[in-house]
Amino acid sequence: MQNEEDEEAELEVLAEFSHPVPWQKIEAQGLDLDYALLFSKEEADALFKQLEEEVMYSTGEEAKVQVFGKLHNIPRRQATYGDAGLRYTYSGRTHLACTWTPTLEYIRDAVTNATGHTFNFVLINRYRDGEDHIGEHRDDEKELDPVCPIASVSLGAARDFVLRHRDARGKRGARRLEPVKLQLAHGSLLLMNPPTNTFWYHSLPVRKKVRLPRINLTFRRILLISRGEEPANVWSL
DNA sequence: ACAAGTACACAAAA
DNA sequence: ATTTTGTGTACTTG
Ligand SMILES: [Mn+2]
Repeated sequence: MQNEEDEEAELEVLAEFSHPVPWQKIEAQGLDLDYALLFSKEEADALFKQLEEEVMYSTGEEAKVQVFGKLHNIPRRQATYGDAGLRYTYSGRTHLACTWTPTLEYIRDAVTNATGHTFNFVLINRYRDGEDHIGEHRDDEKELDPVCPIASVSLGAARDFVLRHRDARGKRGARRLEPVKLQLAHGSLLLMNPPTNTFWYHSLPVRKKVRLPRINLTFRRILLISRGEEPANVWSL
């Protein structure tokens, strides 16, 4: 009886992961996205609840940023998890990854099953409500594997996500390229494939009417730098 | 016509 | 050169 139950549970997992997710392809000049609903509402609800209990976010100085000479609280909460000992530098700060929690490993493996890509790191951003946001930026850190997509899992409140081509920014944008806007649903997965992050900035704008939190997990592959290696960009030193 | 929400250029210093 | 967020102003929507 025990065996039958185990087999049944395994088959359920296999069935879920072996069915190809119905992907939606979003393309523009230099932009390549894939969007899909990875988790059912019920499963996404459970994952959200578990993450709310498990994930520990940065506090104190780690949760502040200096811009234009003024210190601000970062308008969201951040956490970094990944393989033991991994470090990731962004926004001028180096973060040591916490080791994977069971829920994060489960989601990571679900993403791997759906995409065929493996990941050794996840940056978690929690937007408490529609006032929390992130400004336009690219994820173009040098330590990111350039051939691996960034896999963005959304849980909780649906939020708008906006991408703008780098040449369409500024008062006299060099090109007329319309922003690409999409809504990231509860349980969804968005793949940002190369070379998207070279040419397109993305942001999560304020949405005053949103009153519930959203957790975003961006799975990444970080290159392992062997000891004694020279920095890649000697010129900037 | 009003109010609320949204879009976005721009402000300095590292 | 690029990057961070908050703000003023202009615009849109109901
Ligand atoms: Mn990003």
